Formats: sequence, structure tokens, C-alpha cells
Amino acid sequence: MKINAQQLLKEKNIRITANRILILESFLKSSYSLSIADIEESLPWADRATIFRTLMTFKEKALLHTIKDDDKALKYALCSDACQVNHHHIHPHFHCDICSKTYCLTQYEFPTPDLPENFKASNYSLIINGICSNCQ
Amino acid sequence: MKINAQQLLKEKNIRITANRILILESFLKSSYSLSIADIEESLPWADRATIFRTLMTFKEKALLHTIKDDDKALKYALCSDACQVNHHHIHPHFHCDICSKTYCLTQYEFPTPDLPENFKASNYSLIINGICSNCQ
DNA sequence: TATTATATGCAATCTAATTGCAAATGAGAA
DNA sequence: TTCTCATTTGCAATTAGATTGCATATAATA
Repeated sequence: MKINAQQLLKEKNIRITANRILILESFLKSSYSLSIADIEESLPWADRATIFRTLMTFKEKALLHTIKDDDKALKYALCSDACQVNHHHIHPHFHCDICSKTYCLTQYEFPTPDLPENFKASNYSLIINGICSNCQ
Repeated sequence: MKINAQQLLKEKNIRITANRILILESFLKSSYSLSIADIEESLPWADRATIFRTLMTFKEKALLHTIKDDDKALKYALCSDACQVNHHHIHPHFHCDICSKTYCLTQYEFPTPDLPENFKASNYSLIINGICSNCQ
């Protein structure tokens, strides 16, 4: 793991606890976004409410953002540096209809559409559905 | 009302009932998308399960599509003709952070981003957050 | 008008999210 | 190092929204 979870927490002024380190490490290790249930599965001793509140905290501190894909459960993914600089950012995500994984495509920017008169955009969230490279 | 709900149901091969006519009319009248709760409010005598199943049917028959915005409840909106021709379409939606209404911007197309190698897209769903013209 | 598949209403269930509260713990002060 | 106190945690309970089962009612067509 290149990026140190503990250090990242300190940088973000988040109190360091075992739970938080392990939950953050789950995200650092994963190439796709995770739901509360995903985290419960990888850390079976952890309490759902604690995971939930940890994710809330991480989101407030702009360490994570949420994604609503076609699955029932909300997913969470690490914010890139771009996210962290600017809270009003563009988020393309790819949801695989087969394995149901959702990938955060922060490096793939897209041009924003025009809007009707007097509509002011602050944030764009794009969900692309399809089939990922693993499931072809 | 320009478009006739009853006729629309017939075209789509959906059995005509009082419930379905009134629910469909709610959508024809509305300039924004509706949740189950919204419909319950405007048709207080209607049963939630019936509304739910009606919306399922409408979605299956490509009369409606669903939108997951920042609200908890799922929203539904009429499909445009474009939707109906091609099931793999592009959906820009605008969610107002103040009044919480979500508008379907079918006329506002956007260019699709490039994807990583071997990722095949079939559907794009864009949620734009911001402030609508009514709330400026 | 009779028949039959489909739609409805009601109550119950499910799933995921969310909260309350007392006990445990982290981080800075002494 | 130990003390102090705000913060975090674990457990149980609750909420919100979605979804289902089943008996009855109804639409469409013969």
C-alpha cells in the first residue's frame, strides 16, 4: 500500500482509530467502490453502525464520495485529489451490469451539457452502465 | 392536457384502469419527476402497493424511467420519444438542491466520455445538481 | 354475458439506512 | 505518565422506503 491510511487520516484531521484505519485501507486497496455490506464482509467483526458513521465522517471530510448506481445499497469511493481541491467536481462512474462493481473514472473527464436558462449547476454525477473489462 | 393518457396506455399495450390513467396523468401534468410518495400525496385514496406496481409496469413498457437523485426515494419520469426508440439512451437530469425537484432534460444532449480499454457502455445517466430557475 | 387473465387493496415483510445511549477510547493537558 | 473530556464505539432498536402474498375485484375479449 503506497498511501498510508493513518497519515491520510491525520492530514484530514480525523481522529485515528483501528476501525478507521482498516476501513480506509479497504478503500485504498480496492479498485472499485464499496457499500456498507461490502465492508461488513471484509471486516466481519466490525459493527454496521460504526461503519456507517465512519463513512459519514469520511464523506464530511471529503475523503469519500457516494455513488448511487443500479444496486440498492449506496456505494462509497475515495475522492481523488481533484475532488478534494474542488467540491464541485465531475464524477464519471462505470457500473458493470454483470459483476455489479462500480469503478470511479476520475481521470475520464467529460464536457458538461448546456442547461436551460437560469439553471445553475454545481455538481455533475455521471453513471455509465455497461460491461467492464473483467466481464467481457 | 394535449396527450391522452388512455390512448398512450393503449398504444403501449397496457391494460386501462382508473388508477393507471390517473397516475399517468400525474406525470403528463408534471414538469418534473415524481416519487411514489409524491403520487400518494396527489392521489391520497390510492394504495402504495398499487402505485408501486403501476410504476413497475410503466417502466417495463418503457413509459417511464427511474432516476436516483440525492433524495432517498427513487423518482420516476416519463420517457421521451427518444427513450422509447432506443433503450440505450442518454439521460441528463437536473436536481435542484433547494426545492429538491428533478427535471428531465431530454433535449440537452451531452457528448459521452472515453472509457478505459474493454469497457463497453450501454447507458448513460447524468445527474446535475444545482439550483433551478424557480429557486434562484 | 360469461370467462379468464390481470390488477387491486390490505397487511405483512424485507432491506438498507439511521438513531439513542451507555461504555470504551484517543489525544491533549497537567 | 496519568488525568480529563470530548469523541467514538457497540449493541439494540427504529425508521423509511421498497416489495410481496393473497384473496377479491375488474378489464378485455370470446
